[in-house]
Amino acid sequence: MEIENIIKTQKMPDHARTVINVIYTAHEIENRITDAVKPYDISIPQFNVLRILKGRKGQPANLCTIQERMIARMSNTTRIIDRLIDKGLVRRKQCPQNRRKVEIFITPEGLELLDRASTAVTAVEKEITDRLTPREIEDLNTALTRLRSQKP
Amino acid sequence: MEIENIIKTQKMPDHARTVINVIYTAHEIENRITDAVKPYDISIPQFNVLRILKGRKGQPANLCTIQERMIARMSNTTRIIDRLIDKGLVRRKQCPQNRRKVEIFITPEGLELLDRASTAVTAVEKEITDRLTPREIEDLNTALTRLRSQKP
DNA sequence: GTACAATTATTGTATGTACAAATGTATAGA
DNA sequence: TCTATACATTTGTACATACAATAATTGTAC
Repeated sequence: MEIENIIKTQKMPDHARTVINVIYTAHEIENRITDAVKPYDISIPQFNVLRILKGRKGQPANLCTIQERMIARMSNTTRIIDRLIDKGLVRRKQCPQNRRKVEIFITPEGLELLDRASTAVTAVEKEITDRLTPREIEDLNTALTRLRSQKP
Repeated sequence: MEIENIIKTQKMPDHARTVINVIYTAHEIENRITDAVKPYDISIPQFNVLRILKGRKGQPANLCTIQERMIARMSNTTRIIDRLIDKGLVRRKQCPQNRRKVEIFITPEGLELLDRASTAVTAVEKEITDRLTPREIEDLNTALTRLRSQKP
């Protein structure tokens, strides 16, 4: 459905319509992913942290390492980790080389839950992107990257 | 910059890359808009509520009317309105025909602030969308609308 | 007309986000 | 060594979001 009909507004100029379309679509997709991970009792940021930790393949990660890999810049990684610790999905340890840092590890339970949740998320991603041809997908990614590019 | 480089991950399959690209780009744009309205001491949802009320051209709006026009479905319009009332940008009145409902009005101060904030937001929207040609804008909007379309 | 269901808004609780301040640790320079 | 500065994380506060529960009012079936 056209974005104007969804938010019940009149025809908008291109700049407004496009920006609102990107934002609205992203929220819709996030809602779908939230639903997909809900059975595993985690939120999207918690899921992303687990995914980042898995990507480290056994190596621990500091808070700042996690932060710079997050999809949505979060202003408080500490509290996201707190909740993962409460659930036993992650462990925290002071870094011995540099005691300002903390090392975050994913636990076997965390890895196991992540695998199951990832399957659900991938299914959502595929269902959404399968609505476009590979060529359209490519053009969409290019356009989004251009939208983000620095002002000349 | 490519999305993989931004979140420092390896090459991702198309479905993941595209979904993350949409979400990441939307967050970036929202951050820009947040900055644009910050001088006026309002948040994006507050700005959206004001814009919806202005669109009613003097007619009041109920909470549910506002809710169905919001870009990001909000689970609590009541508290957004509370903050606008605190700032004197909006007034609340019980609807006489149906006392379950409340009527929300924008005040002259609200209209005035909205006009100034809108100018800043429009500037951001234009700066972002000017990076694409009209044809690319059109294709982007089409692609986003298709991403949201119901499963066949 | 009363009982029950539906509608509309508010409130409560948990989580997430933005930003600023505080804490603890490390490092560089006098 | 002492001190200033930078770094890494934590804590506090305000606001937003998700979801469930509640309250008040209205609509409907009998």
